[in-house]
Amino acid sequence: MTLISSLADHIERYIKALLDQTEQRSLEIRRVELAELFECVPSQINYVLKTRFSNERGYIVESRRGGGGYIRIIRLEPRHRRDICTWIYETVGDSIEAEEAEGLLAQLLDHDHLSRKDAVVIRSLLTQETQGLEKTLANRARAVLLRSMLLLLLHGS
Amino acid sequence: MTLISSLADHIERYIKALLDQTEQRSLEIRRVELAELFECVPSQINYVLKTRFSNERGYIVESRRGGGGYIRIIRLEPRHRRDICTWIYETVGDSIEAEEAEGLLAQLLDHDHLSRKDAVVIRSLLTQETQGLEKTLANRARAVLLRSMLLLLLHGS
DNA sequence: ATACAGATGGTCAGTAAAGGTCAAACAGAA
DNA sequence: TTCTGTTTGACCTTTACTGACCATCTGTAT
Repeated sequence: MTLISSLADHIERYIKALLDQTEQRSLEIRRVELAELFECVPSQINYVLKTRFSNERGYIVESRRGGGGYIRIIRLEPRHRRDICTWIYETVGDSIEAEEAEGLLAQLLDHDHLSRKDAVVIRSLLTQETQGLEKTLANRARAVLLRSMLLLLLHGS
Repeated sequence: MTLISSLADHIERYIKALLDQTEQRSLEIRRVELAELFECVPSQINYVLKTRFSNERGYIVESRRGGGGYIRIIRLEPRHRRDICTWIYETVGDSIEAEEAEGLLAQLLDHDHLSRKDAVVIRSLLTQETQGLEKTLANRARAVLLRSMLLLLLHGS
């Protein structure tokens, strides 16, 4: 992973480690406590949740305010191997934004359906082949490419 | 080419030395730091990356802006594999006919750079994604797809 | 019930900290 | 000269982080 890390990266890793460690599907935290642990303002936690634990990336975040408030982070269940192709077709569709594509890759990575190396190559090729294209066109090209590359890899093993 | 090595050459050698030295296949740098080290403007680093660490040469460069930003340089494959990648870039080009593509696949199969199964999937995807397109367009789409899929397989584990 | 207080978390806009782009100037070789 | 590759700097985009202010929940006193 990254050697150079921002605070947000550290918090992200910490939360993911907790999720892995507890073998639970979900995890509850108190915003202030996490903020104190990392010596930052509480809103930093929201930033991390928003950017790293989005729905796109396969997480659901629930929370409650007031006394006894909490933030619950839920990692969505990985798809079964068999269903993944269908899911990819649905998610990618005819057109996909760069951010959505990244979310999809992140999710596949999270659940070990994709190697880090393959993800890196896919990202690079997507960027390379869509740069300079007009947005609508880029989104279509990205969809075709992403779909093909993922299906190719999944059919392989 | 200048007799005396240009600054860009020095930076290139420095980065390659770091890659060799660390035995890693990737390396992270901070653009400003490298620029300070070589006493040049930061954009000089971009120039070096663009001209010396391109995809065609077997490297992938990822980066992130903002606080805690970085540039990651990944060396994908040893020399001979990189040569194959270069050859693929040249052979496929911007546009490729179906028969040419088939010839390329056959050659890669012959030399065991491609499994039979992968070839089957690639053929299927190429057909599926280009059918119905006007010929010129189909040839372009085929080129982009073929290139991406082959490079992905060759770079992957 | 109502009202208030304390305890949480949420939002948003502003600032800072990276890296990216592009075109013009420059330098060497043919 | 002319062509190609190098170097620079002004300006742009993205990401991270903070803090002031807002919304919501619980509990308790009236």
